[in-house]
Amino acid sequence: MGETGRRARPGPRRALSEREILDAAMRLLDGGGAEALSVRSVAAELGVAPNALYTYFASKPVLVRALVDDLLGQVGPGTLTPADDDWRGAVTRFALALRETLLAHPGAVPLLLGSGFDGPNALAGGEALLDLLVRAGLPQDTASRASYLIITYILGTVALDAAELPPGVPRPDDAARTAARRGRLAGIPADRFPRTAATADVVAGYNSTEQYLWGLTRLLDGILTGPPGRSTAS
Amino acid sequence: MGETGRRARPGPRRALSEREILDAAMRLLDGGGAEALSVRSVAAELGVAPNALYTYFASKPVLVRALVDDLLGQVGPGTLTPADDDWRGAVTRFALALRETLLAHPGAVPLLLGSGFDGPNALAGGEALLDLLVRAGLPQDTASRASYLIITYILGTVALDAAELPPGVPRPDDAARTAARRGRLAGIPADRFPRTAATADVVAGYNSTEQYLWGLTRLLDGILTGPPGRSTAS
DNA sequence: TACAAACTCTGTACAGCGTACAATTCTGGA
DNA sequence: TCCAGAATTGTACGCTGTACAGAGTTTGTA
Repeated sequence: MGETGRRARPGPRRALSEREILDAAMRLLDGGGAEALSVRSVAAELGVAPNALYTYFASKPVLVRALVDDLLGQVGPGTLTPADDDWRGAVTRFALALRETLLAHPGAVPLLLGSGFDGPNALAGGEALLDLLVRAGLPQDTASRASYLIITYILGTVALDAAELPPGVPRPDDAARTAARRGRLAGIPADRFPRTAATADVVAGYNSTEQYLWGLTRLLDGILTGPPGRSTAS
Repeated sequence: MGETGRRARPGPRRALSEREILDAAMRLLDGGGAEALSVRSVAAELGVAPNALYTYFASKPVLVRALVDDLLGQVGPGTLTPADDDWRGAVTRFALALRETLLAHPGAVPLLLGSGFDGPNALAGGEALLDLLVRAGLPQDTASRASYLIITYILGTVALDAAELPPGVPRPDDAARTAARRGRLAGIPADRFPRTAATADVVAGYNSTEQYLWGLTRLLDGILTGPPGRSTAS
């Protein structure tokens, strides 16, 4: 009955699975942020001794990497393979989906940035994005650079956004976020930061989906502006 | 002799200063990355009991915030106030200076992203960038959005870059970085990631200054492309 | 059917972490 | 001179990741 295909070795049956551990870890992460995720808390959540987890993951960093990559794998799989030729729409859908997935688990974002963006699912996402840009007609090298530019923008935005989301509570919607930020911005001294104070209404919306799309649009415009036949600019 | 202006209260003289503590902390950060920075290690570095530091900083997170903002304050102060009207050049200089400062202390980058981008020096930097864009002729709201877009790009790039820099050793130059990455990329399966494999030469240079400037150029192009008279695009 | 090898899990332990608390020492102002 | 207040230390608590030894369970093989 080798369910996984490779169960032909001695030893008692496993009481857990990687899946259960990752789910428990994500639950803790969502409930209390990155610092609520400890080997001991995960073990307690699963009713097991702390060191039992070392059967499944060699160390905490390894667990965290798996957790982060697992999360990246949850980005809608079909988001990047559109049938039509609306590549800007496809990139936009991908950017929205990736941001949404990450912001649904803000505690995972610092872990992602600390663990690196490698891992199979990260690679697969990069490949899919790159493939889309090439199929859109961009020269291969330009597409490669552009895909990194886009990833960079998404992760930078999400990082700044997640950094100010308190753990344990559901993310408020854009209007509430902006209103709260607007209130806080009322406290900044207009004599020392006149420009910032003058545009406080815009600054308050930095974390909104609308600003996110504004930036993405500028980005894609800029990518199209570049000399299409060359791989380097200026 | 009120040196700091506010020394008119009883108690023994302080054996340390915020400056010394921040310097020691940065030394440890540079030597061993974020996990080498502990209250106890900083105290040991200064030859003092761990809890002595609590006279100067209320908690470790407070210390880290101060450290990060102090680092941001080290970005060349004049970088953003050019006399000429070459605003793209000024933004580029700023982007290069900020990246250089952060990558000189890669261990600080995860701390920055975990602590948020507020703090006086972060605010001042944002104000200066915003001011530059407004003086460049961008409408106020567009300038505000653009400044966030630029910051987002810089921090995203730096985050991905710093995540793969090992702590304790000086950062190799671009050529060495790219060569090392190129070698590692040779190991990725071309059948599962054909596009990535095909552009491995470009991918290897993702962390280079050249790619950084390519992306920044696209970004600024895109900002200029947008409808200049309106504050929202779509 | 017995056994040895392989495997999973637990109990215990260690070094390190952030920091709270009480005691000690030092200082300037009244 | 004395006291109020500030700086520092020693001690301690609960937490962390994880190494190690042992016990229990399962398997293929003899």
